[in-house]
Amino acid sequence: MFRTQTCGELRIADINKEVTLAGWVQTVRKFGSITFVDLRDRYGITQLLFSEALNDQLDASPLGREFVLQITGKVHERSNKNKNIPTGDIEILVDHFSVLNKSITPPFTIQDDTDGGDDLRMKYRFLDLRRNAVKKNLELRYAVNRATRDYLHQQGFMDIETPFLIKSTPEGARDFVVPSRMNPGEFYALPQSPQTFKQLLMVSGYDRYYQIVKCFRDEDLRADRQPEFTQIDCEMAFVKQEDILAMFEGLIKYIFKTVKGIEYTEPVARMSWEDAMWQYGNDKPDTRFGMQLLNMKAPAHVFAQKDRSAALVDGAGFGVFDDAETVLAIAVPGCSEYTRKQTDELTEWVKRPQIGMKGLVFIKYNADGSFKSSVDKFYNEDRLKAIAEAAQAKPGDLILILAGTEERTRKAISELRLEMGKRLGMRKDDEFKLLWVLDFPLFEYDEEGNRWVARHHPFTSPKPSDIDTMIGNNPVIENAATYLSHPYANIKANAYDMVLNGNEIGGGSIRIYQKELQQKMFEALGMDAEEQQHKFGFLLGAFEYGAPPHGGIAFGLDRTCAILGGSESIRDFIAFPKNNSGRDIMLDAPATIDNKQLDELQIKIDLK
RNA sequence: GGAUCGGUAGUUCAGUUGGUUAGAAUGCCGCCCUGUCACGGCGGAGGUCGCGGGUUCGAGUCCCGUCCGGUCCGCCA
Repeated sequence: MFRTQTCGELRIADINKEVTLAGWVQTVRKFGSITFVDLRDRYGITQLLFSEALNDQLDASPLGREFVLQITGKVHERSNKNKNIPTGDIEILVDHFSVLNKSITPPFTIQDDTDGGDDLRMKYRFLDLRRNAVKKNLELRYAVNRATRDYLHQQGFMDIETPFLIKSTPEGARDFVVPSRMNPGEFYALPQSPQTFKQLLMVSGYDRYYQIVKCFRDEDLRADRQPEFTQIDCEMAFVKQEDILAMFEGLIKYIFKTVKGIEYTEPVARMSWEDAMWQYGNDKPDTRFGMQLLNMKAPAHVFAQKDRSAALVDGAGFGVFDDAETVLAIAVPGCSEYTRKQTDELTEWVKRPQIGMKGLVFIKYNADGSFKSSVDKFYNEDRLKAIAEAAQAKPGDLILILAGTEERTRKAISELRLEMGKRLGMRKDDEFKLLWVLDFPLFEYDEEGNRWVARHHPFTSPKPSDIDTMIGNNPVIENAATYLSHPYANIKANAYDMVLNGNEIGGGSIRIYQKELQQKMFEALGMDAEEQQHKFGFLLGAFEYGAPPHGGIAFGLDRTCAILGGSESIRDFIAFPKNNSGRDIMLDAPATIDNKQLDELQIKIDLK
């Protein structure tokens, strides 16, 4: 054995024990004839004392940072204790040491507050992983992993692996493809998710399946997106939506309890997609804070059942509002004292290309009950007051109003709401608010192809009450301008998303399990019978052999961990992540391959 | 595909209106130090200012191109 204990476990009760430790040199602090060395391993840090007075053979001066050291010595009570670390009461009086391996000077400091930038830390990821801050994140991920397996095992779920080398289906995201040497000119695809396999497992009778599994999507990346990412993938047979919600509400609460020690006792709130869009302008609202939207104007077609307050702004001769398709407001608490500089800055913020608004209207509802706005010319105090009341503003609040086309304005006010919530400290890392978003539209309109696309995926079942509408109508859109009046525009999906603090952490649906309905769905998405057979013949075939009603859900493990860890970045929770261009800068992948490999695959490169 | 910000010492960054020998902190090396734990003190080394071209008497600084990285939009559940 290289060691008798780890660097994290010795305490005052171990005094006088002879121990052997092995680990990495964190720091060396020299004081003439005595030298302190902090020895680090995965479990902690233990201080070593090299004393030349006791043993003149002990010259610690050749030791440098990140040397791998093995030492033997006696546990000794410190005269000056360090309350900041668990082993701070003791140190090891070193009798003998040997350098197991040397290290060159690392390119950045291996400390909680490292001096290394992201790029460098990724290039030397094996060093970054030595840092406590990163290690804690991987430990959290492992805890989530274990809690998930515990819970699902207890609930009778069975972990079944599914293949990575599968067939490309151009629906949805772009596939990563893998050439087949034995089948020249043909390609496998890596799965975007095990969707069809888990449905086939339901047909096979494995009525509770799960897998913690890698998924691959060849799309452009963001800070919080990786080309390969991990899902907690689940499917159940003989269930309705309510059963799935209950089961996986249970999972997330179990994770909260075991990983974070948080008892999330109240039921997870629920909101329809329409309400989420209406009240928050967002299908994954952050419900840690209020600041809901006041809908003064909005087009009638999408939100048919909702009340508008157009009278508040119309007819005052203010062209920006009168001509706008949509006018939306939020009441920002306690900000009526904003200076001209601050409101100008907010105006610039909404005019950035990413937000793309032309301007921002504000109304200050002063603490004394008076009003001051950037549209005083058009609206008298009574009208401003009416707007403020409708927005549920209180004296001292600042009302911000955006106007423009529906989609852009709703998106912009949602971003503005999140930004103001962030600035006012209403989005705390250690507060967790879960939400089910339900009743999504089944279809979205694709302008480019003038056709329907599946909002979730093509296997999602419509609400039972909408099945007749779907079967009984021709999906073809005759007139692009009036697609919203097509019966398919209002079909709702039996789909659900779980939202945590404004992030979609999971989503799923009750699936189609009848061949005819699945064919109708494919037809609606523009696939003729031949194409259906070519791409999904196996699934349609399986549905002819007694497919049970079923449904499922998949959670994004990387992002769930990041949120639980209070971090913005999922990369911090992945041992070996890729950068924004999909590169592994440690391996320098992707890379070219040998001509011999290309020849075997019978592939010629023709770079444009 | 597009927008935008950045690239200067091992690292993180500063560098004014274009003007002498490009700075700081940290890390690294040497010497001193018996109680540190962000040790301290003294001294030292360390630079293709991403790359290529241009403007200029003179470019880290201005212009054009290019490469790399960050963030965002499109895209993607």
